[in-house]
Amino acid sequence: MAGARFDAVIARRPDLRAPLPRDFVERLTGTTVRAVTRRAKYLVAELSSGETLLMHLGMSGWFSVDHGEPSQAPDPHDHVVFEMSSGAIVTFNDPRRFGSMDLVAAGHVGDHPALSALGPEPLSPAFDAHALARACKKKTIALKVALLDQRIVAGLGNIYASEALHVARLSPLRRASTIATRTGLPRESADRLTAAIKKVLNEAIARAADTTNTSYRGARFRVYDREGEPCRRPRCGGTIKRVEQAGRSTFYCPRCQR
DNA sequence: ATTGAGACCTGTCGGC
DNA sequence: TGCCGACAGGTCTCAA
Repeated sequence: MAGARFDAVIARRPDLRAPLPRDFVERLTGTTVRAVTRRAKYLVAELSSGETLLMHLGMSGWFSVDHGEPSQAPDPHDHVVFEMSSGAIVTFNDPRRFGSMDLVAAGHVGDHPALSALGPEPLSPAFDAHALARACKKKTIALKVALLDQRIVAGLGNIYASEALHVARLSPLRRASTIATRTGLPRESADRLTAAIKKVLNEAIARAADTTNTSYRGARFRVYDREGEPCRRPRCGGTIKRVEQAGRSTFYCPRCQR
């Protein structure tokens, strides 16, 4: 999409998680995409009109890209179609409709409610043990629940929260504040957790870049979705357990994660 | 202010 | 084979 113009925009089904913004089609058509970036789990397309297109895939959303003609007949879950001047036809498909799209006026992207309270990007230098410890210092919630709080660290999801805690050998059940001293300085556990988050995300990105393995289900997770199976940590011998926290599944090894 | 519970919507899978 | 409940990768709102 970067560098291409919206020749046509088709909003087949405007009732996504939030309704598409007013005049969605008119505001996009004819404008050019300057650049596509990302913030947390939001895709951010900067437009020549000055506006910014914010997109979220929710749980089940994805984009397909066809050139010339769509390869398939329209699916009932093809909600938005972008016909670009490059010839690319970009289709947003989302069965559950937890995804969203919004348009933000120039200079107000940072004020958007979805972005304004986000914490640091986990792969940025700003996200270090000091930042994590400070953010968790007064938190009575479980450590895993804190990792899913996008104000503490932006963009970590349910799978990689569990994965990072396993790498860091930390129990998802401990209180978040236990990785910081009373004064909010990082304990060794905060160092391990920060490094583990960066590690699992970098690995996942490298895997996703491998087009021979596009499905997350094809991934070989350390703990996620492995209830009852043996811990992969060498010589641990533990068995992966599943618990529910804040309505989400958490997987961990009670033997090596403390 | 922080926390937990429930809501949003549809598809898939396992058990009976 | 068919039905039914449980569960799914993420926010967002509401009430305590």
